[in-house]
Amino acid sequence: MTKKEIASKFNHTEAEEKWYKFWIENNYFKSTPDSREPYTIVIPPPNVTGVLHMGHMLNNTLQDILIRRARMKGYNACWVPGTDHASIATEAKVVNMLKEKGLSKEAIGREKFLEHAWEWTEKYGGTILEQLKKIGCSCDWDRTKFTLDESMTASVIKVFVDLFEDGLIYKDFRLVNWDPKAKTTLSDEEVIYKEQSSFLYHINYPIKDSGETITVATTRPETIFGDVAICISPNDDRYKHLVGKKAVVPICNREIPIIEDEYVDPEFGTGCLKITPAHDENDYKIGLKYNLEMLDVLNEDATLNEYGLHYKGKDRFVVRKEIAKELEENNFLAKKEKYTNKVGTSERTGEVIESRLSHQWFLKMEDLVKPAIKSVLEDKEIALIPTKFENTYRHWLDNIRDWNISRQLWWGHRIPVYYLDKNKEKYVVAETKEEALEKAQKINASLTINDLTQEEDVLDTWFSSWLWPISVFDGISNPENEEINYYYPTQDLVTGPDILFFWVARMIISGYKFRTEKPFSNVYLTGLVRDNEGKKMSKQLGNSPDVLKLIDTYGADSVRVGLMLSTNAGNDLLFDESLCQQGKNFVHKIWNSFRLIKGWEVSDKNEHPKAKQQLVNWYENKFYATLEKIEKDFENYRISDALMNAYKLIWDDFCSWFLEGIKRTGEKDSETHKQVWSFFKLNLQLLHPFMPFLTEELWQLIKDKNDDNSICISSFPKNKNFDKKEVKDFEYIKDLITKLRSIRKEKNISFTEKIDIYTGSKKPKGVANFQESFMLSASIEDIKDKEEIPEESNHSSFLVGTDEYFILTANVDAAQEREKLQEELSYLKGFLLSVEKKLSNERFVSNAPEKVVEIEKKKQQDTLEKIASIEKSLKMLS
RNA sequence: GGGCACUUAGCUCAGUUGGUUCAGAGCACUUGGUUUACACCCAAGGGGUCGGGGGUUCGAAUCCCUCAGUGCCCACCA
Repeated sequence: MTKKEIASKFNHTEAEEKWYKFWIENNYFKSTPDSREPYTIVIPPPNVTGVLHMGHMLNNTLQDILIRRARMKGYNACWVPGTDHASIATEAKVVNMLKEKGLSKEAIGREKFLEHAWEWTEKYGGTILEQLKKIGCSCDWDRTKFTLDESMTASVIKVFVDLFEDGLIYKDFRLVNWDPKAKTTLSDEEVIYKEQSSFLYHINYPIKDSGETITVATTRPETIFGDVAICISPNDDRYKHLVGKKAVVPICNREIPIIEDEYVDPEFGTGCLKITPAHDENDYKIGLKYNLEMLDVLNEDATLNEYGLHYKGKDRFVVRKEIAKELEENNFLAKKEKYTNKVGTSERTGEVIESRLSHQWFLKMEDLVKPAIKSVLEDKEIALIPTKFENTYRHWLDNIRDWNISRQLWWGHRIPVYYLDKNKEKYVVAETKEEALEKAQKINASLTINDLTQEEDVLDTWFSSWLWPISVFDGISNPENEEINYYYPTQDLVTGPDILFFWVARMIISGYKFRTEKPFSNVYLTGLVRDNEGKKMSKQLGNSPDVLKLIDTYGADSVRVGLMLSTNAGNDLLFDESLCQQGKNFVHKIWNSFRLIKGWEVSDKNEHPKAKQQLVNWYENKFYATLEKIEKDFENYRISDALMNAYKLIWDDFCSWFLEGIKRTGEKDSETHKQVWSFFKLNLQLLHPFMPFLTEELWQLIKDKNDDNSICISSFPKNKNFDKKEVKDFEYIKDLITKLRSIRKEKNISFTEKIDIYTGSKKPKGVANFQESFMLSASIEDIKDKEEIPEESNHSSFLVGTDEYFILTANVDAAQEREKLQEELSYLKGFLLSVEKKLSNERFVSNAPEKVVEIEKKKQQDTLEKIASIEKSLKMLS
């Protein structure tokens, strides 16, 4: 390629399409077990109906960086993609779609409904995976899984049957969280408590055969139809005489007993609690304790049933208002006060949940949870990053309750329970209906397949995703297969802390239960993406930028860089579009550095060979020094720091110091060319995990026949010993050059005008080592002994570390110069004072470690030298 | 109500076991710059009592106490 053909700008749109296709065609992301060490990540499967948002972009970019780096480091890198059927969320969408067509799920029935759902899934299900390709994700797409796939379903069903046979799954009739909109139960984790301003209603209940009334306070007057008792505290003298009497429930005129129980707090409200066991967790417990009747007054859609009398069929919130009015009109309402309380809502539909009595399936957690606690908190087999989440993890597992795994939905894994009778009292659990029949016939030989009816409910979505790291390798149904033995346990899991319980903890539990081994070694928990005002990005708020549009505008690499620059594990990140611009600027910078080098012609002449060699030696050392830092950052999952270190290496060290330095050396021989290009390649390889498209494009432009066909399978730079002193000395040179530029600017001396500088007779080490490149970079004619400064001349001085430098200036403002020196002098004297104070403090000298005292002594020495030097200059000025 | 974090430059954040001239980075900002890599740029520069107060120590951004503010998680108070 000749100079003219190089585009002045990187065309990201073209490159992204071209190179992604190239990677796929060459199967670079494909993984099969071999003799190499595996490095495996399973994707947190996004909802099949999902579209890419900033959260996906964040955690999938992180995964891609980790997997690309591992691949380049020679691991057999395997990133398994897939999607989750998201039972309730997807079902809700399909229901809405049907509604628009004037259909309802009840009207069309289970089978037809599932047909629609599958249709929907096929139509939209691939969207999010296609979007992941746009951001560069290097997944092994041949492995794409869906939690409702046949093999995945088989795993779920087998697990259910096994757990049932272990006695860990049971059916129970109890109070559960009920979502009246989706008409299904929810697990405790799916209930989000939200603060709400409401009213506390004080309602008078007449006492039977007495003129007295007893007043209870409730936020839910519509549930009085379900009242079965009134409860007071045993220590409450106000009501003691009423215990054992009957109260009459207003409106429905039912008589209920007055009982006492420790649970009631006499301080709260009126000190009297109405007991509605079918609609409140605590009332339920009291109901069980005293064997009270459970009156369920609500339908499954939270309208009142026949117990609600004339309110029958009306919604609970409508009734709340109306009944308050009716109570008031009949003088039952003593008081209505404003009150703030927390109300449980459904995570998926947002609907206020009800506590509802129903038959559900539960998984016993008590024993299952034990290895999960031990492995993370005691044995440290699994690291949570950052570690602060260990507390949350511990708390949840310590207080875990049995997991309600059944859902009254259709979209999901249908529970493999087969009832033998109409009353659903007898049942068998089996993987297939045929097996179920065999089992059933052992109970009753006369049964036929038509007598069996399968449980209507499906399983909680998380009951399939908790198997994900195992089931994607078919490790449940086929526990000894090559894949599971090779890839499991996986290495890193990257996800948000919001699903630590839903998913991460349960995967750990299932890992030990079904594989007797952890599912992964490290869990990197990202923060939430917020906007620049600190608000959580969400569809509802409309503050989430369209990721695809961002990619279109800035390029995938730029958005990746922008996002990664501001992410540290566990902390939320405030996303601002200007970060993408920063990413784009970086892309542009790299592209242009390529254009510069490409433009250099090879020459026989070798001007300034020493300067070139110094720069080459330095950059090599600097590169490996930085690489060591970056590797450490990766070890600690400090991806943002790793990127920033690379960013500064490329922009400041490579472009501003190295290339600028080389540029000034004039003609470049072939050896220099070779070295510059080899550095450039190393830079690209270092950057590839962060910026896959740009680096591939450049790799293709510069690679030679010995290089790998794609950068993504080339080697990541390997740590190498480097000369620390060399790196440090050059930092000194940078400092010196910066100060020279500053003083030139101040004195109006052009940067290119060659000048002499004066310093001590013994040149500072840094200068000695980099003399030629320094003189070239700083436009220095000669470095002279300060004794040689002409007597009558004007000059300015400055310090680098403890070394003093002078340059001659045409017409120095002596007064100004003196003032500058004076200022510096007084600072140094003050500093000296504090150092000497320390050193004369006996307690410091005797208590502080020797090393620290030495350092102070050195400081003292250096400062004294500096002061002497400045005082001398001041004398010369006068 | 309980628990866990956090508060450092205009913004977003680093700051390892208290100790090098330790108060840092990136962005933003100010000033100057169009000699062919890049104005998506170059060069230089300004900017912070480390949330307030108290304590421990020879020495505190770092450890302890306290106050204030912010965020998250958990919890059945009608």
